[in-house]
Amino acid sequence: MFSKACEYALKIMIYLCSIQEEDKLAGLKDISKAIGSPEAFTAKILQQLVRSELLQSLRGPTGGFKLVNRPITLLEVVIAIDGEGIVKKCVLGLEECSGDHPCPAHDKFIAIRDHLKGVLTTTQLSDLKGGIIDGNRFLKL
Amino acid sequence: MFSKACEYALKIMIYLCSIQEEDKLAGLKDISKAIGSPEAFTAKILQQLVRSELLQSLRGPTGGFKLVNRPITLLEVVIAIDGEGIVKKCVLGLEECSGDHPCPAHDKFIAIRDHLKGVLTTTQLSDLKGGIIDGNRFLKL
DNA sequence: CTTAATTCGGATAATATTGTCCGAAATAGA
DNA sequence: TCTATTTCGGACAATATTATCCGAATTAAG
Repeated sequence: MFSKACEYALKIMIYLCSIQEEDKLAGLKDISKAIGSPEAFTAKILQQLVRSELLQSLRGPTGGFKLVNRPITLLEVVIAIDGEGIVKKCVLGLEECSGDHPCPAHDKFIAIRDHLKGVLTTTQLSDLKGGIIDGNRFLKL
Repeated sequence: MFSKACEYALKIMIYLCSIQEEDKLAGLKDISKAIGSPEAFTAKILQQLVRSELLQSLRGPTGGFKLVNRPITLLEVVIAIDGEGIVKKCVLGLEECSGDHPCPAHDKFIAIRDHLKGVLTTTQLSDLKGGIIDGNRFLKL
């Protein structure tokens, strides 16, 4: 469904949201340990999220990453890493699959895609942090 | 969503269903032309579909491929090529993401996955052939 | 100012996916 | 039997994704 990079990105964002405090930064080591991801690869993804302006970063000792100060939806994270393909591209891979040039599966999958798109746009990171804080939802294993 | 190979596989199967006649075989060239896929790669996918017992093949001149003689669902095709990942694996990539060890997005995506699984299991190839025959649904471009 | 800790950026490696090539095996028809 | 056509199977190549490495830039603190 999502790329590995995107899975990590979602975990990163949910994790950072769950530990969010005023001006508190989390470092690469903490993050990759918390979500069980390879450190160097995680660093790359963190950079992408900073460039996409979903994260702020600070260098040097006491440096690290934190969420930008506004609500963030799952869709924003997914698009930042995987692009708009998951909510735009034809499931059968047709270049142009639309109302007047549809693939055979068009209608069936429009419904699924709308469902997915709905969940991704209406779910914010803050909607998911509770389970992490309470310890009954997990980001690794 | 699906791999490129799986997209081709679905097109192959829908195409073969749409031209289905008693004991009529379609050759590799016809198939790859009809769905706009690279010939050599398409041959590999056809082999997989034969091994998965979704297609029958015959060699030699007048040889080719045809559907096995029973209803086939989209899910069977997807699983033959991509495996069960799309309907089994956690969207965040957790090894074990279940009722007692759920990821933060578990519930939201269970619903989407059930929706997808429902469409894939209830839709048969024969349900999609009509549009191809009528010429108002397309398999390429 | 120096040091240590951290993110940043580029190069590189490892693996998976997609795609190609070619000879072998099978088979219908002359 | 011989030939042409086709699928089969393996090796190989190209590309994308995942992952690692390392030096440079930044910055807090002594």
